Amino acid sequence: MTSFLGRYEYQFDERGRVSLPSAFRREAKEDRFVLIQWKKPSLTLFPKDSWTAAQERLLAFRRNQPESWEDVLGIVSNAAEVIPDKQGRILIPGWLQKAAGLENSVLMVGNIDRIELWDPAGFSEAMESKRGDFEKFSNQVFG
Amino acid sequence: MTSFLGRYEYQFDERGRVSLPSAFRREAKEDRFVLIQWKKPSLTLFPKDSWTAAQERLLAFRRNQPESWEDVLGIVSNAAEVIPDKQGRILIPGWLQKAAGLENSVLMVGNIDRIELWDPAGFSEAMESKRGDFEKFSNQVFG
DNA sequence: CCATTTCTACCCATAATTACCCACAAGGTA
DNA sequence: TACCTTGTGGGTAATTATGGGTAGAAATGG
Repeated sequence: MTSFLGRYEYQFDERGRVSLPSAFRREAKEDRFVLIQWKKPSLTLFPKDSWTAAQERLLAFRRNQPESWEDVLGIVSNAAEVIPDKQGRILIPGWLQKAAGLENSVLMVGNIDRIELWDPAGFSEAMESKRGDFEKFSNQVFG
Repeated sequence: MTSFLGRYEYQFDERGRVSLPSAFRREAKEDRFVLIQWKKPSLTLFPKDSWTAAQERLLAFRRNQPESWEDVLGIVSNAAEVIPDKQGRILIPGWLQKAAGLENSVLMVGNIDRIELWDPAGFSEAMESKRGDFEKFSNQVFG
């Protein structure tokens, strides 16, 4: 089972390329990913196979809730299939760079079955402000 | 499984040709498509095989709801089979250009199993005005 | 039925973008 | 030290978007 763990801050050059951490490349079986923004401001990088499962759920959602057609389109139209080059770098489309507020450097954060891409400052901010009271429940998980 | 993702804004010349994004051409197994307008103002480009499935449903609909005969006819008569040329461009019939308000440039938007063609301004407008409350449900899809 | 025009698909050309390739430096390991 | 992995930079070849010439197909009109 895949488990992306840890955080890595990398540069991304003026051509729009960022290295995918080698630990993450090893963890993913395939070298095909899908990059979307469904939870602002971060981007989410799914390995292709888990994207496929999400896509099934998206299709079902679109079919059963026609009023959310535009919402689904909004997400999908901002997505991109992404394949690392021979050096292990991915190319982030311009529209997603802007949507995520990425400049100069990207924080690649492992989140178990997916990878999240953050602007470094935005990430620490989110960690400070959005933390809940997990400690009440943590024993159910780790105890 | 096909998944058309992302957005690409291309010119279309005075002959009525637009490039199909190479990412979309790769994604479609076949190079035969059907272009219809069923949801104004956009046009929808179906790969031939998923059009076939839609066509079955259309036939069943026409049989079971004779009063919608003209609706079906209206859609089908405005449709066109479309095959990219050797440069990967498709030709949009004049009546569909007009129906979709296309001039100068076309936004080709991936929508999973199909491609939508929009006037760029019309698309951003639709995205701003028609957004629902998907964020309440997005966790069911991507979480 | 032939002549003329319109349309369409192929070809070539070019500029921009992208991906491949080599290079190098920093760090880790034997 | 020698060797390997990994992140980063940039040259170069391949791909891609776009424009337009041209020949053949299709439509139109005598």
